This record gives sequence, C-alpha cells and structure tokens, in this order.
Amino acid sequence: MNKAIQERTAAIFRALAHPLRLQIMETLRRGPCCVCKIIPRVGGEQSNVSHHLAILRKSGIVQCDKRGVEVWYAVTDARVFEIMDLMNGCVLSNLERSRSLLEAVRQSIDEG
Amino acid sequence: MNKAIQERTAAIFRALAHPLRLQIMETLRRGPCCVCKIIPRVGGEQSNVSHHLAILRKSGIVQCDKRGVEVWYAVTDARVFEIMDLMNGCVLSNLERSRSLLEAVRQSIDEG
DNA sequence: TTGACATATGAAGATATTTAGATATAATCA
DNA sequence: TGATTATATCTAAATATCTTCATATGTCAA
Repeated sequence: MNKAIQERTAAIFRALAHPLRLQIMETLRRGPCCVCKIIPRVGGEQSNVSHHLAILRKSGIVQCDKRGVEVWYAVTDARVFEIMDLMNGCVLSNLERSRSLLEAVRQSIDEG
Repeated sequence: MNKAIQERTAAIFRALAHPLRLQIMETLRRGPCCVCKIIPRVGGEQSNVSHHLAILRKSGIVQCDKRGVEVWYAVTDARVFEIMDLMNGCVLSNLERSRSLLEAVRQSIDEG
C-alpha cells in the first residue's frame, strides 16, 4: 500500500482513538448537530470538546457549517459508522473470548 | 453506549493508529507470519517492531504462538481487515473531495 | 554447558496528546 | 455602541507514545 495513504489511514484511526471523540461521533450518528448540544451530550469542558471537534475536523471525517452564532457539525462519510459498528463487534467478541478463556482456566483449576 | 466498551473500542482504534502497525496488519492479512519475516517486511529496528507487536497483542487484535525459537503472529478476528478496507475507502474519498475542492477554487480564480 | 539465534523487555530522551483555564473572535440583541 | 452568547484558540502542565540502545529470556545445537 502507498505510504502516504497509510499515513492518512493511521491519522483517521487516531482521530477515532478517543472515547470522547467516539461519543461525539455517536451524537452525530443521528444527524447534524450544533456544538451547543454536543457539549452537554458528551460532557466535559467547552474548550476540551472544541479541541476534540477540531481534531475530528482536521482528520476530515466531520465537517462544520456556521449558522449564525451556532456551528453545526456533521459526518463527511457515513461509512465511518460502519467502521465503528464493526469495531464494536470486534470488541464484544474479544470480551467474549476473554470470558471463555477465564472460564476454561477456572474449570481446569477445579479439576485439579 | 457503555462507557467501558467505548474505552475498549477507542483502545483498538489506537492500536491501528500507526503506519507501522498497519503495515504489520497488512503482512498478517495473507495469514499467520513469523516475527523474523515481519521485521524485514515492515522495516525498522527489531526492538521497535517487537514493541509495536506488543501493542497489537495487548489490544487483542492479534495473537501469538511460539514455535521453537520463532514466534508466529496471526489476527484474532478477520473483521479487522474489513475495518481497514472501509477506512481506506474513506481516505480515498476524502482525498478525492480535497482534489475536487481545489479544482473548484482554481476554476473560480480563473474566472476572476 | 556454552554459544548462537529469535524475540521480548526495560530505560531514557524526544515528541505528541490531553486537559483546564484564560482569552479571543464573531454574531446577535438591547 | 456595548453586552451577551457561542465557539475557537492559546498556554501550560500532566500524561502518553515513539524510538533507540542495552539487556534479558528462552530455545536449540554443538
């Protein structure tokens, strides 16, 4: 794969690699949303949320649009939600594997 | 979404958020692979590659298996490749959007 | 046992990310 | 105009990540 593309791909993964930013994305899943609604929805300081929005914006996965005093954010490409859903599935399977492993270990201890 | 799950999801995104780790994953796409082949394939210091392998391992998306002196790595869940492919598509669309925008700006300048 | 090889781990410095507080900007309203 | 509101940016401290070098561990063969 092209090195520059791989660099950009890594950059978008990095943009999604933070719980607060994932929460922002979940908020945007329902459709475009104003910063003034995003902030109470995800919690945290205004400046911090704004900073995380800037990170998402710079990565290209969200876009913003000024409407008077308000700024509305929206995802640029809905495929990002497919990615998030797949990732979520991986996490759940992962946890299930851990659980099974723990169970197996526990059983082998019981059996002496 | 559950906070703990979101934390784990972010952790896996973080695991993929590095070009070298993406290259390792691309290497593993063909099937399980020995560290001694991964190192020359992705380039870089032995200890550095080993560190990145540890990060992938701890995130749960790869597993390893000792065979004599060699250690073989393999992905735990092939869905990770679907994720990478989708992400790649997003990146390409992103670049295409940037290109179109640039083109439009250039044209509007030409038109005065 | 000794040596060689494959891999992992630890430590340290350089760099990046995260967070909060303070301040700046820009739109609206009285 | 001046005040208010919504959002962004700057700054600095705390923390995390990345890279390299040095060293440790575990396996095999002589």
